[in-house]
Amino acid sequence: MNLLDLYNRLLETFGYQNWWPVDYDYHKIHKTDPKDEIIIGAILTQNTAWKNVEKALDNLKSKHALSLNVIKTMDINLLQSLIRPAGFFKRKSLILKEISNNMHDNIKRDELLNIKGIGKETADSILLYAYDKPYFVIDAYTKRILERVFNIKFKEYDEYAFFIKSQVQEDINLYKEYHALIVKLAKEHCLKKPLCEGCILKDSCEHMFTK
DNA sequence: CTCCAGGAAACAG
DNA sequence: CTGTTTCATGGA
Repeated sequence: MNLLDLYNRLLETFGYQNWWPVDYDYHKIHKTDPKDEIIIGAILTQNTAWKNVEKALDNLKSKHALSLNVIKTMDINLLQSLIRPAGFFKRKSLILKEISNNMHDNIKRDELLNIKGIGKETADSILLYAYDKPYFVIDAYTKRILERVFNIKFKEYDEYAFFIKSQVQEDINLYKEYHALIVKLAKEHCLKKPLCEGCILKDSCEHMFTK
């Protein structure tokens, strides 16, 4: 089994994940930019369960503040109270302020990485899901699954991205879907403490043979 | 109670 | 340059 086989198998099993989740109706009604929801969500979900991010996003919506333009001028204390459920709220409020002042539609990766609080994964999530740029998102799940399923381990973020991109065709929709499917598998079976029982990869996962 | 979640920066050695 | 700690909430 190679990386493309894994992708096809995950897709067959779980179907399209329809990432990134965006409330387009909200943005149509409030005349705000749907990309902002992806950018804000990408920051809020740093080391945080998505369930908690959803609460923060709902709070922002209730104040018509799911928008970088609104966040830019919003009182910092109010912002913190709205995003509190997503954790790290003091830090994240500063990151949101920073990005709301520096974001623009043809932003480059290096420029994103220069914003304090935006690391490689967050930058690539924004570039891929908000701007349809061909960056493969590498997160803790991706590393975990590569190591368990293929017994492959690197030191650097860029090594993971380079390797994966060398194994599949450059296709924006594949990049988007593959990452979403990896998250799905990681949440269903490939948890930190693996639930191999019932996992679709039971027959071909290196982890099953090496333990 | 402990552990973990769609990380990143600061800090220590 | 590599490993560890800090940041915080909420659910299992």
